[in-house]
Amino acid sequence: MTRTAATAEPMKAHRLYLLLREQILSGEVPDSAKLPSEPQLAQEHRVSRVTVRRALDKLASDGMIERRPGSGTFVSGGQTRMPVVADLANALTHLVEMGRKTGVRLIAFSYVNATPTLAEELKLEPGERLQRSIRVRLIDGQPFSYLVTHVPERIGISYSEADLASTPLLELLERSGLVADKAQQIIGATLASPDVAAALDVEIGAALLSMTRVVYEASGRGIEHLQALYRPDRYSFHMELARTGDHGARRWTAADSRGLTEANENNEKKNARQKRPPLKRRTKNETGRDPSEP
Amino acid sequence: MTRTAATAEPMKAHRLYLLLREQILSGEVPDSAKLPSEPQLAQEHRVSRVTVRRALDKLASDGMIERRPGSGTFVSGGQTRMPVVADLANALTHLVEMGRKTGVRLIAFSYVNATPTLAEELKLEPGERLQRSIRVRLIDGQPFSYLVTHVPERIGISYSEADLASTPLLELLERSGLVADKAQQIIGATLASPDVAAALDVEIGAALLSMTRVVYEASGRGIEHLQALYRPDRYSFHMELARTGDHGARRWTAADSRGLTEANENNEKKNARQKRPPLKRRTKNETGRDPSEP
DNA sequence: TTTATCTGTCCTATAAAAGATACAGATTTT
DNA sequence: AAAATCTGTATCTTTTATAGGACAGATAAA
Repeated sequence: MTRTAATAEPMKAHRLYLLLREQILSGEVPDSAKLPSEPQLAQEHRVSRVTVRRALDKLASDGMIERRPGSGTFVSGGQTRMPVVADLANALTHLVEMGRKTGVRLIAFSYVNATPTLAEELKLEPGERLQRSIRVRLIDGQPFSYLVTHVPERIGISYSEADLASTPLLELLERSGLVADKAQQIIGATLASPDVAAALDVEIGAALLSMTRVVYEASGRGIEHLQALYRPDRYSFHMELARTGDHGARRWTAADSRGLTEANENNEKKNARQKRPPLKRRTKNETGRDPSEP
Repeated sequence: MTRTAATAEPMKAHRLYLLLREQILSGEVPDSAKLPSEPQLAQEHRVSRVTVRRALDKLASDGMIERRPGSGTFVSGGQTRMPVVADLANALTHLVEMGRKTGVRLIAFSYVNATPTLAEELKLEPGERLQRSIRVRLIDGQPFSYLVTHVPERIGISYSEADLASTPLLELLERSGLVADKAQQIIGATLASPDVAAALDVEIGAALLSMTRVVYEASGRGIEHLQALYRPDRYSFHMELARTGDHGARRWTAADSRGLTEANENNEKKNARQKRPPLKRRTKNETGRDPSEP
């Protein structure tokens, strides 16, 4: 009786929306192609036409499809996907070379005790103090990655909170005399949690690229643990492989990986066209407690 | 009046489930740790206890948590995440070396006309005939990847449909005298569509790792276009990076990438324990037409 | 023992998502 | 011109996720 609802979003409709959106952006459904008819979609996805309709409504309001009564639904042109970044190992290294404006927003900064997992991965004593920071990287003003980093306290104190907002962490670490020697990366995928979704300006439940990287110095001790989440529409890993060895062993090596997917200029326009309000900004307020609540 | 419902899944409950699941698998919540109490979780996430309960129910049926009345809810041991595969370039190459049983299930096989996007990526004439095959790879009987490959027809005829179900495509291509020279990979993330979800035995809307690979022969013509979708809980990309160059240039190269995340033997047990029915098997029936339908 | 804090059940109420259906208006096809 | 096939709309019903309680039994702490 006290409080009523919060948000509550459609479910099947929303999923279908995300799905179709993916197919369009990924080029799976070619530009200007005709989508299956509403009844057809309804049947294929085993939902009612009403639901299909809701999904299409959303797509239409994003400007991604065009609906012609009596004729059908068509993909609007210029949805070429994968607009932005790429690279394998050095991540953003050459972004700057390309003259794109990147930025960092520091979201959280604190000291915590290492969880068992963290300690193990960093090869530290469990319970050791770590400096934790959460940052969001922007490209041309648009967020594309959400970074949670853990650095041993003794190392972390060598730079200030402000430094973090301006300088890449690895550079900060090197300034303090540490030498990164090797690193390990694991790439996977996850769904966007509410916090991350808000920070990256995507919907909850969207697919995100995830990367976990642990950097070690020559002694073998871990000096940085990074958990990164990327918007796949703005960032993806890109690599060129060249064949090495003889025929028997099908073996490839990563060739130069600086091939960037060139930016799609249509994107600015597209993003402008699309209304993106329905996300409650809750970036910093991690508990999510609504002050207006009793 | 004909047909009634399909499935309809909770929303907040499901989200919470995914969230907690993530936290557990990622080690954010340590093994055997006590979760916050149900009322606490309810308050933190601003949902009712009923909802929390549903999420926990699901976790419990996955065998991930243990509930002790009067005491609390605890994380079951051995949830070390990222159980299965890994590697950067050669993907499955050393799986066999490790003695794990892999299998392939051929789901579809046909000839189609190249879509504009496909033609462009393969550097072919638009509209050229392509052989399309959809396969699902299994490891120890469990599906972990969904592969859609397109090969120019003239090349595709050199092997049979049956070959596909037993031999890696690249090997088939090489047998027919082609030499793969370079390849390009893009790694991203997507949501599972109904088809893929069914084939990979995940829920619709789950996060998947996606990889697009185009293989070219020395002449520059594309000989294989692969669109792969991976279950992130069973497969992830793994790479070791070593520092090269001098201090100024923070540059890394992919070192030997054969480091596999060793398999977690608990997994068999876990998967066995978990009931996995709620997915309508529709693997081959691509249209989704239900035969029981009028 | 008493008290506080858990989980396990059961119930009711409400809001809203999803389904089912019918029909009008636009196109395209035959 | 007629038929088939679209999208656009509107109404009505069913289903169900969620909220908000109340209460019993188990467990741990005081």
